[in-house]
Amino acid sequence: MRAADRAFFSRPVLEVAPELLGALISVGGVTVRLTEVEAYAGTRDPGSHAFRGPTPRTAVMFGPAGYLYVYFSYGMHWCANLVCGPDGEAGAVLMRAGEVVHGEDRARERRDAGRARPVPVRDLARGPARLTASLGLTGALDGVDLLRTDGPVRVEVPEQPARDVATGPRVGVSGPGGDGTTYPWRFWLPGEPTVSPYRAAVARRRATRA
DNA sequence: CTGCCGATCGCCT
DNA sequence: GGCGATCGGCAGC
Repeated sequence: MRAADRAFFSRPVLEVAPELLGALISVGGVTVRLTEVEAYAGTRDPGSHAFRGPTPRTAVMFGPAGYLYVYFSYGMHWCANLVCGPDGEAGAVLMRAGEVVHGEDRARERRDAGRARPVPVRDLARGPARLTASLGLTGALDGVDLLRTDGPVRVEVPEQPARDVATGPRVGVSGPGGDGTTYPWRFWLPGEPTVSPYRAAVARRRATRA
């Protein structure tokens, strides 16, 4: 693992997204290892929040890479993206799912709250809103710099990108490209039990590296 | 495992 | 007025 730097995030989002698989995201003593992400390519991508140009909500996406974009979903959940791409691209990678590898107790305080039974360990961060809940990410952290070593969010990426990466349609994206044939920009680690269950796509494997 | 449904709100038409 | 980059509970196989 190595600390991500600005250059890592500043490459085209479709290049960065699969390389974030296996990355470690740490917030407040909880660490999640990413197993599933989705790429959103900015103003040229009908599925992206940035498609219709900047709004107060999406302002962070239009800034430099290496910042956190957090948005409020369905009136009750938070979802978090890592802003990626060269200046002006408004690209972002949605963190869809991961494995809690550190701080399970603290993640459980938030995930088990109000529930009769503990959440199965693999479900702690299995889904974009579950992942933010486990990490304690909310709109309060929208726009934070991911590269400040004294900041609230730390990102470490693998020295070597994952060799085996599956791709498929993005989840919950409809309209042009919604069938995934035009924008098969969901990336996950095949065989990982923490990959999110909703509308699971048929896996199509591809080698990212020889 | 799958499918249906309600919760709840910001942004769109 | 409608629809999400969602989730949890419940029913049914």
